[in-house]
Amino acid sequence: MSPRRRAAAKPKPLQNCAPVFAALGDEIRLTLVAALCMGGAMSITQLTSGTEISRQAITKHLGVLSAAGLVRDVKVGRERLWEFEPVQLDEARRMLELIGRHWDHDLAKLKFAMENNPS
Amino acid sequence: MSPRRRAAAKPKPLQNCAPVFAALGDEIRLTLVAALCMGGAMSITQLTSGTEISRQAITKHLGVLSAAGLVRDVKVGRERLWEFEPVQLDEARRMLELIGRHWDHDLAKLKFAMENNPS
DNA sequence: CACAAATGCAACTAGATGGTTGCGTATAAG
DNA sequence: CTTATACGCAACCATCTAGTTGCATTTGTG
Repeated sequence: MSPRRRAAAKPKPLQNCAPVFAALGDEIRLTLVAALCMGGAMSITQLTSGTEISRQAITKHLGVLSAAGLVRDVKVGRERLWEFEPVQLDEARRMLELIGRHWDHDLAKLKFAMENNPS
Repeated sequence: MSPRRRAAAKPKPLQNCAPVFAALGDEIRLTLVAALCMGGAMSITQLTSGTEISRQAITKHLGVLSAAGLVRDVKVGRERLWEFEPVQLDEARRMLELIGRHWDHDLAKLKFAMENNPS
């Protein structure tokens, strides 16, 4: 099968990364992602220590990040280690680059139109 | 004055761009930003046409984007034109690049440690 | 002036979100 | 075995969010 060779299921990449932005749109979750990036895999209690909120709240935030595909977890003994998963964040970064690039292009078009049609 | 020459007021850039991500974390708002980037300045009714929701809902979404510094508005006659404001989005993109870069660095360290200390 | 178009403002509702507390369960350690 | 640690699950609550409807206000047009 496989009637189309590529880009068969990506008509609107905006839909894909809106949940990723929503997951990043919280200061605590952004701090968690940054901590996992720089500190490697960490357990829930490690991530909770240093914050002002409870362990269960951190667990919920990790669940949101996991649902967005930004983190993964592995069970090690009685602990549950969480680690960063860069794929979705890369996708989101590319989306922002794409938007910025389109804006530059439109600005160039606008400048050209104004210079060649000043009336 | 100015005891440090640079980076005096940016101890935690995470706090700055979390609201930007929150504003981008909605499919409709992401579509609005993309439309304003590629279509230039547009009025509320222009942005409303083609969607399934009401004009007031679009107005609220534009208010959220404006509060995050992602769009600006100018009054022209009886219309209110909205245009893209790239500063905050660039900041958010740089934040994602920073996080990804730190992750790469950590992964490199991990790889180095595993190769040189396999036990 | 009369009218239509574009927008603003306020009240209201259903559902999502972020947080808590309490208790139960699995696993490592003494 | 007993205990402490790390975590899961569920109920509960306050607030925010996204959307609606209804009506008032500004502005261009005939």
